[in-house]
Amino acid sequence: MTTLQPIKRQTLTSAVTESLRQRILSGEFADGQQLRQEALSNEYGVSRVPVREALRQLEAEGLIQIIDHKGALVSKLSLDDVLELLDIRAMLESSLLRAAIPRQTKADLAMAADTLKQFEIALQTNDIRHWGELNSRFHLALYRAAKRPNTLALIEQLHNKTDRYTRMQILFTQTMERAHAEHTKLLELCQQGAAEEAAEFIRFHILSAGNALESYLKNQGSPR
Amino acid sequence: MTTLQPIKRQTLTSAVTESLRQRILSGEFADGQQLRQEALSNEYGVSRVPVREALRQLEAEGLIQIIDHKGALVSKLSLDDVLELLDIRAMLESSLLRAAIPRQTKADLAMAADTLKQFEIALQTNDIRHWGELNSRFHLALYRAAKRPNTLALIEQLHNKTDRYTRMQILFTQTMERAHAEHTKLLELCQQGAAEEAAEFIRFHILSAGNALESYLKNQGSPR
DNA sequence: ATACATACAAATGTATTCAATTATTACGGA
DNA sequence: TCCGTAATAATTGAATACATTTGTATGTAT
Repeated sequence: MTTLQPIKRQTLTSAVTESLRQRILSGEFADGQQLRQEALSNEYGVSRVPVREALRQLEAEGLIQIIDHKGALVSKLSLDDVLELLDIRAMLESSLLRAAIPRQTKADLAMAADTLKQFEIALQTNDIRHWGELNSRFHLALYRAAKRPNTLALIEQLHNKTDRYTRMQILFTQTMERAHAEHTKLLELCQQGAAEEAAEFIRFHILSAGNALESYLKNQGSPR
Repeated sequence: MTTLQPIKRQTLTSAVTESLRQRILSGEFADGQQLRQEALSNEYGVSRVPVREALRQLEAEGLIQIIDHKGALVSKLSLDDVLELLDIRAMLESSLLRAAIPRQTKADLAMAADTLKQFEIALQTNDIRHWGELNSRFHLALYRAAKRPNTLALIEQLHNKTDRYTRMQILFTQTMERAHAEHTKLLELCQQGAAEEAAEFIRFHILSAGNALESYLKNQGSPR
């Protein structure tokens, strides 16, 4: 007998919420793009009701902005916004990793190592599509042992808001190799149980993404 | 001519959202209490649609939990949850205050001082009702100068999730005077421009609330 | 030609109605 | 009495219908 997966009897609202969240994160919907309720409901073959409820939830998550009687716009973050959010992430993730390392099991580390391998495959085929998801998986694997579900949820929320922009930076500046090297170093520090060094390094890792994004935008002259 | 207030043409959804949020924060709805859609819609004299949308939003804010086909429950946090959230707050608020102090204007400090006065009035009349709101106002006045809207919003969200519990601690342990004394000290440090001391002190201020709550619950024997 | 007002179209907001799921009660058998 | 089961009620989920608001186009006056 196979491990009886719990049948996921999703409601339409949650299904639509997840789908829209993914599509926003993937960049399918651009910054500032308007999401029309009827278009979405037609596309999904549902009424506008679950679509509206999904939009409400995504708004509270900060992924879109709803203006009364006008509609929902995909959130457009300024450079300052992104830098500020990365600052928060640096603080939270550094603290979380420091707490996690003494408690990481071999399984945790194996999980992270496995994700790193998938990274390499994606890197060789230049497959940027799953980069964001893999990135989340890697970091979450390292953090899980800290047993701080609320912090983890908060970090995931922040990830969701910043991923599009950091991915843009990675894509345009072709620094996937560097990011990968940093991930490898990070995993090594975890394996050595070097909590303090790892905490400091991940802080650097996150903030340097912000710096790279900043200098890229400054040079391109298309900052908002 | 009076300062033409923007006419607030609220939608029912946002009106209901705000009202429900307030009622949850005030403790009118207890931990784990179920919120029935029809009861609420009758009470407000609206249909269930705006109520449902409001609930979705509050769920994303973490104030309630929606279980498919079962309904919405007011979030019930364990002691560990509260301590974890206070930990995050300590980190964020300490960092934010450190950034704010060098930029605080006289107006900012006057605003904070004014809120402190209202605290004293509430303290003398033992009026605990507005404690949470005043507390938020005081802290936000101190933080505003940092010009970090995203951090501020995040902190407010965390406040919303923890306020009921810290207020319970204040109420039961009769430590309003102590909290007030700490606030006074905090304002003094800001007025002196002592960023580092203030940052460290607010960290202590927040974490000590957690400690007090913990020892209270441990002694009462009613921790969850 | 421009500015303004009006009429129409499109999108969102809300109420009502119907469908699916869950909780409760009543009943029957061991 | 206890347990399981069928029937029923209560509640939530979703679709449809209607109301309100906003955007656009047309027309008229200056």
